[in-house]
Amino acid sequence: MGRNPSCSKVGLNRGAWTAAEDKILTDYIKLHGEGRWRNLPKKAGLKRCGKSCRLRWLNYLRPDIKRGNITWDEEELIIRLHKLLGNRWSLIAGRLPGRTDNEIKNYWNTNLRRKIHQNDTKSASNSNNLSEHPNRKAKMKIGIKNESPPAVRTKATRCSKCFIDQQEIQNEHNKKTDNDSSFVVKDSTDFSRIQSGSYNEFKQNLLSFKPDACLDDELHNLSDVLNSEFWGYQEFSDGNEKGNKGSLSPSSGGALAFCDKMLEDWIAGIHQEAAIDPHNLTQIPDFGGDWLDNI
DNA sequence: AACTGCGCCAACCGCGTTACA
DNA sequence: TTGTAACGCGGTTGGCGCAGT
Repeated sequence: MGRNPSCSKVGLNRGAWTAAEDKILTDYIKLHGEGRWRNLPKKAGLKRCGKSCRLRWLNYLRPDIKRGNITWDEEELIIRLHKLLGNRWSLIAGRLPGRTDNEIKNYWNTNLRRKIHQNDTKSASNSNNLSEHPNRKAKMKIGIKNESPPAVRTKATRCSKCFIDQQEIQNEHNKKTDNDSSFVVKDSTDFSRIQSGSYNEFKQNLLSFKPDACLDDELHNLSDVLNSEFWGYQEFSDGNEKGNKGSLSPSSGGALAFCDKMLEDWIAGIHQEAAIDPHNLTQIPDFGGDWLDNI
């Protein structure tokens, strides 16, 4: 199909925004709210395309934008989330209140990527390799394209196909019967397809999972698990630590925690190891107790 | 002072997804 | 079901400013 770039129309302003334009846009949005970007410029009297207005508002004018340097805590979080999510800047930004995806992307590209890269290649001796030169302009000058880190999936995909229902798992666990090792995997497009069973069955069912479809919007729910009380289930896991393989008796709550953690690790592993073969269980990462500290 | 190289970041671009007629 | 407009995302670019020579 293809479409004409919405910002290519003649007569529209391009480049840096003026204070007057900012004021017009801010006033208009305060009055009419966000959205309907396409018609906004005409209605507000701006010689900009809607796309440009949207970007200006989201990345600069929005009142809840946090200005100033990225703090150490934020930097730490960005690094961890990037390791878990890859270049999913909007998702990462969603975990950093007041920061925009553009800001985080820029910060990563200008500060963190090099820092991480240096750490990773500290021991490598070929530091003069031009293809790893961090400077974009220097590389362009000599005709080297800026390589992105190996991305598993660069385009966002909404998840509407399947998810792990934490509540169901919790409910199952709360039954605390002989069968309380049950887990539930739901396909949200077909709620009748609820599967439950033992850990081994879970493992098998995991193979039929479509990881791509389980990422994106719902992934923040998985991330939330890290901070949630769900991890408190370790107290039911025969006294073993959460995620401890030793707690995987069929009747232990530890299996429940493990199932959840396994999924986390599994998805994270897919992001990190593009070559992982989901049909080979031995390739699923090992599940250490303090796995989060190691990402 | 003039020039050059580089880092930073706002803005742009292309394309995938979603919504809707 | 199909076509299209709108939206949103990630990659890329261009310009400004600073530091070094």
